[in-house]
Amino acid sequence: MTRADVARYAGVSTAVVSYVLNDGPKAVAPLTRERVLDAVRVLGYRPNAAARALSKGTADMFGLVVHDNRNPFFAELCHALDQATADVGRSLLIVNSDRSQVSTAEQIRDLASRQIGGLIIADVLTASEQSVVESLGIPAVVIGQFGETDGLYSVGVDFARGAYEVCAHLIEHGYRDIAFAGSAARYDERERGWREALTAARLPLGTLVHTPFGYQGGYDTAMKLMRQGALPRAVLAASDQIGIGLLAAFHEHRIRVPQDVALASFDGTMIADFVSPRLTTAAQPMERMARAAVELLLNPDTPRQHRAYSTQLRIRESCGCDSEGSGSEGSGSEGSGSEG
Amino acid sequence: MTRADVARYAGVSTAVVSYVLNDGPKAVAPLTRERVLDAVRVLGYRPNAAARALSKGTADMFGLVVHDNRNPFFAELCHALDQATADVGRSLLIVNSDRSQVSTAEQIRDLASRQIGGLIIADVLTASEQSVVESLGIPAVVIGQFGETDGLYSVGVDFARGAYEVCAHLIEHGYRDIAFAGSAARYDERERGWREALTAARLPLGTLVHTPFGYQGGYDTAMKLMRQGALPRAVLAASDQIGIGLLAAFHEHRIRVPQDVALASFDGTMIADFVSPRLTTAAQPMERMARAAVELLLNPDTPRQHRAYSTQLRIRESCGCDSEGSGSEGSGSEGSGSEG
DNA sequence: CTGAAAGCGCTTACAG
DNA sequence: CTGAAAGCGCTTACAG
Repeated sequence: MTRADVARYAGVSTAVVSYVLNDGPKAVAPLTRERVLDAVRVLGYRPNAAARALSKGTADMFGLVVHDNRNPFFAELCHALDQATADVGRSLLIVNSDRSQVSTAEQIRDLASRQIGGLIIADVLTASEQSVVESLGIPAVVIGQFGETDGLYSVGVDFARGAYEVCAHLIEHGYRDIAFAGSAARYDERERGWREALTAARLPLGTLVHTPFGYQGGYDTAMKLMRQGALPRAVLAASDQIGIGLLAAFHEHRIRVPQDVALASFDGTMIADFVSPRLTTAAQPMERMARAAVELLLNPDTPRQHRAYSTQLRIRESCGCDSEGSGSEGSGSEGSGSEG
Repeated sequence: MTRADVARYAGVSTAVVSYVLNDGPKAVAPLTRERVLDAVRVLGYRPNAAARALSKGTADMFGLVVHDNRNPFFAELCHALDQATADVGRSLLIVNSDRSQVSTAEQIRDLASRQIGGLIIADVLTASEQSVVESLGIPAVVIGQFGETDGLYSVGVDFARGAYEVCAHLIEHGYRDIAFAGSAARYDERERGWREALTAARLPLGTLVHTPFGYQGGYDTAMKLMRQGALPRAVLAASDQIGIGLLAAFHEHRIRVPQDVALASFDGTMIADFVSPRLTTAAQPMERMARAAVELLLNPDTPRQHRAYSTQLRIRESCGCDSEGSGSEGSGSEGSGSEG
């Protein structure tokens, strides 16, 4: 039941039980160690995590704040984070911040009161929320968001470069009128990538639509584009979800993709490969990002830094490439992550 | 910092601080109470959850075991559970069980050692895993799975009836050759619903394909059906994901849905409304299920029971109904949950 | 209505 | 290499 039972069974003090279970801080004689391990096994003993957390001042848990875990990108990111944290013996306390009842700052304070040893934020923080995080004295990392976040660790991808690459691919198809559908919240680096790719190719800027992420945002964007009269020849969506929403609206109005309008998106979620046509997309390396985030939390003495990985261009059908064509998967650039 | 600071500031004992913070077990004079509350506010005090958990023997957390949170159905269920638990002041400790490294039993024991006050299982358990759960002495509820689970609470939908209803709808379209694509794991009640609907309509049983849930399972099923020669006139998929996989494969092979093959599925996830054609599906009331699960955990003295809610038929395009037709949403049966 | 004190199950200096 | 003991920050009988 408790470490006292184990100690009694093994004929040692409770301190010794701790020493062997934690591999320290004191050494234990091999034979004693075996006796303890045996007792643990026989008794089926499991340390009480709450007692441990109280004693150590920190629990073996990480907190994860995600805006909405239903979004496939974040769902996959959560999954990767679950694996990565489990791999280092931690658990994940997850909260969705898309809740009206409670403020995100409150949710973060609540996590802190649970003695989490690190905080992972898959969401964009307001300045005041960020200062709350900083005041906590808990290592924190922002994951999957735009650019660096001042005082905190952050890991993400090079959005501008990723968008540049997908856009360049659309340009290679000969499309000259390429629209962009992306976020208005903060400055979205993907928008810059789109801009730069068009500029580099001496093409005029296409239509720019700001829309919420998610299927509906994409759907609404398509409706807007259609109402405008002339459709763009191609559109770059800032997320797979937006891309899928576009697809739904276009299909509904008998607009063929890619024949009438070509499409490419961002994220590389699983569903992007199971819509018709399959979406060409810039994939984010979520497992690597998750592992990087966990690693940073585990080494809180590491200087503050932003880790940006490269996206991987997955060329499929929505851009106009032959569905049976060569290199339908991952033939794109696959640069190494520019870390540091 | 700690309740001692609050007590000092308010000029009371630490016990009194507890009394007001917990609304008991003793009454506190209104004025004293105000002084304490003030101190809490001024000092920005938050109780240490680990200490509380140690003292009470249970933490304000629920554990959630989900097979794979990336599956849209489970992603949405997790989201609903997050809301429902937050609404009662609890946090969710989530673990995915699709991990090769660690056994699910081990994951469950780990959750228990963290003093969770309840366990939610969105997964099918082996007999031995179930006995582990029972041995924990923690209220546990299985959610979203087939039928009842012996010793534990369970909440789900009436799979058979839901499948029956969707299948009946396909039959109303005049389709006579209706296949089923669903799980082989355990006896899937949806399969029974399909069987019964066909039988009731005096139709022969269509092709039965057992496949893993998920997009790929649906994709593979479609390939199998196509290889078999004559395609069924319609197929009932046991999940939206299977349905979407079917759709992808059919589209790839220029088979029109619903003209050549009609489709209907199960779950009612958001993505089902954003594929082309939009999927007709039997929607599970996830928010209600989540709230029911949480309520059961909160009242562990409630006798063991299975709560089955009705699905809601969402008629859209994949079944062959006109996309612009009347009642394109939720015109189906909407029975009240048969609880008890 | 309020308080002093024991106890929850760990960890970890401190002695030996 | 091992153990007795204090302490982590709460809760809650038990007295008053």
